[in-house]
Amino acid sequence: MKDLTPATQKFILHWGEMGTKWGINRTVAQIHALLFIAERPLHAEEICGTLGVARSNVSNSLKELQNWGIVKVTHLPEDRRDHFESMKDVFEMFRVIITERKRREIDPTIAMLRECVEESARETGGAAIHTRQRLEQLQEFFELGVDFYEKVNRLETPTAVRLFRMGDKLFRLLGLKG
Amino acid sequence: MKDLTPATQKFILHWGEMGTKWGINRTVAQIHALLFIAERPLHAEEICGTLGVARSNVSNSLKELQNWGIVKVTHLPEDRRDHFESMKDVFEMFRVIITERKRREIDPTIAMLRECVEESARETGGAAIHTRQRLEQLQEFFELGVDFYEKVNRLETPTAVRLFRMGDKLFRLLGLKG
DNA sequence: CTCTAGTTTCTGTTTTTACAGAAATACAGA
DNA sequence: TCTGTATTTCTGTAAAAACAGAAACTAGAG
Repeated sequence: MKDLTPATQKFILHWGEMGTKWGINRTVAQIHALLFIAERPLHAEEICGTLGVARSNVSNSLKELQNWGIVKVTHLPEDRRDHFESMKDVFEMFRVIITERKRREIDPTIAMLRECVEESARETGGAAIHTRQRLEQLQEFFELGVDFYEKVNRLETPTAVRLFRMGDKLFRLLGLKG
Repeated sequence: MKDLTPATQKFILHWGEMGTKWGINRTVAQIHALLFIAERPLHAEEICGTLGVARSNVSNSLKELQNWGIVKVTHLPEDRRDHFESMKDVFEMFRVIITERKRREIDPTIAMLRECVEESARETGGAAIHTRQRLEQLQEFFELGVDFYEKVNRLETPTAVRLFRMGDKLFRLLGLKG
């Protein structure tokens, strides 16, 4: 890892590890960390050099990050090369990531649960009833999560932040002591 | 996969895939799915037979699930064998999972960010200042998340559910139209 | 103390994933 | 059209993870 301060290095390595624990490829996460920290858009060759990974690996990882929607290509005047830039607003960035994971993983899971519930409703016997109930509870939980997500997602960032910061007021609204 | 209805099979397979996308071993997730659906505690041998995986694999996966805190051992009268049972309350179960992921991954990340911020505060130059600011934003975001988690976590399940269900009232509280 | 059923740990194999380097492709400017 | 630069795709290899089966260990029952 060339030309990076110790703090930056530590951050990039940790972010890579975090990635793996959440099902994100280590290199993808490291490149994301680098672009997030970078003061200006970087081109692929710089990323190779800095992180010491192969050009092809960088290319594929950048494409992956673009699919996630958190990295964009830009072009600088006088330079033909693609330059890459990460979203910088942390809240917006996670909003995008969560939206994407919902689309890829949660929505299909809810669809699957719905199908399984239907299927087990057609099946006979006590076991099938029991199965259906369990699956329905799971479905209900995911749908609750999605509903909440959608509500929060409609808010402007500063409003959403206020919501998450809100302490006692929230609890009073719920008619409870915290 | 023996002795399972088509719906149950579909669920277990999907849950296994979901697992891998979130950094959970496929077999671990499948066993969890099976225990979640099961009407009664199962012993290791039954799990082997049903899912068709090796005894050792089941043993390790069960230990993993116990470490997560979502599967418990029970003993039946007249039977020396350990029997395993998943938590059944979905909301509680995810509460446990989230708590554990926070402990394992989020807390260390916040600690790392704190260290990096300190470190880059000691470093000199414009780049270090820029780095520190980015890391501080990230840290702030994670701390916001943790605060919110802790607040919600203090609530009884039904109250928390009410919070997530709450629609317009919430927005009015925030002084906004949804 | 010994036997037996149960469980965990260890070791080697298989499978999957990540990765580097080469080859192929695209593309702007001369 | 040709040429040099940038990018992507392809292919084989290396590393990591998952896994099965055997061996080792544990603990009741007799």
